Amino acid sequence: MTPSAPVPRMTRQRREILDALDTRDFRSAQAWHERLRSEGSTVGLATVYRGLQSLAEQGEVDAVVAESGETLYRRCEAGDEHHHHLRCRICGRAVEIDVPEFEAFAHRIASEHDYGDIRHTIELTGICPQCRAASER
Amino acid sequence: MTPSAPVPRMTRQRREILDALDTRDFRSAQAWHERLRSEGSTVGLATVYRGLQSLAEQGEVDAVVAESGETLYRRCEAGDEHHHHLRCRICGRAVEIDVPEFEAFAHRIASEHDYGDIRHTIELTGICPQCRAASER
DNA sequence: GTCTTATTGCTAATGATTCTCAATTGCAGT
DNA sequence: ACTGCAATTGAGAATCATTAGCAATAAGAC
Ligand SMILES: [Mn+2]
Ligand SMILES: [Mn+2]
Ligand SMILES: [Zn+2]
Ligand SMILES: [Zn+2]
Repeated sequence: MTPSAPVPRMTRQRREILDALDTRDFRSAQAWHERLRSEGSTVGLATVYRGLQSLAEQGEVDAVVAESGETLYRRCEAGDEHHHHLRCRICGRAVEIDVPEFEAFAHRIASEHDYGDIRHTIELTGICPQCRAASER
Repeated sequence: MTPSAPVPRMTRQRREILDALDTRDFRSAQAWHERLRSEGSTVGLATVYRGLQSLAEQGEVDAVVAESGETLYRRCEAGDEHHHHLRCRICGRAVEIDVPEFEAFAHRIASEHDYGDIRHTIELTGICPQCRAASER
């Protein structure tokens, strides 16, 4: 069995990170760090990375890998239900969506090709109305 | 208008890269580079990166961003038709799949939320039968 | 063949994320 | 409240994939 990770302690930094994660936007660890700093926090960058990662493991935050390869995080609004996102490529604003039909489809395709331990990624990206308006002058 | 990219020249390196791309496997630029070197080619790493990228733009090769963030490439077996993949997380072997219902769904969801310039990513990953057998002793 | 300019291959940047490690601090137990 | 100790933190160094810079080559048009 896995050496069971230790119970996370509630530190000032962890609380600050949690508090910062209040918007609907997906942002990079560095962006969250800057936001925290600009609001007076003295939390370190490495700590933000660690915090976001552990929160993601707990399901408290969602993490997606952008096309650039960098990981973006935001607080998860859904509970434990499996879901996906429609995210703005410019500002990160996202809404959660679910694709019920897909889950079944994925497993069917997988077993047809005899692939096991299936996992899937579905991400819709676009430009949100605000950003669209902004770019049109 | 775009300064229209120059017509790609058929160099020895480009031909070698194309020739190497014969398997069904997705591999990183570095992996393709190693393979080329091990087969006697003297092509440089940067050239492999450049070649794969330009081939991807032409639609000759598919590129996917793995969860690790690194980009994987393989020659595209489909024509121009839009498609997705079921890929082995261990060896990269992949089959092309299409998800017809999804394209429509994506646009419906997008317009419901008033997002424009929609783009989507769907990747199924799993462990292929060979790799599964290998890991079970 | 000559000429123009894309391409190549080093090597040195970048940039995001991770690692190291000494200093700090939750917090369980008393 | 006081101790003990493992978990956590923060700065900076280290990784690692990918790019950029640039002088040397080499397609391909004429
Ligand atoms: Mn979510
Ligand atoms: Mn393909
Ligand atoms: Zn936006
Ligand atoms: Zn495999």
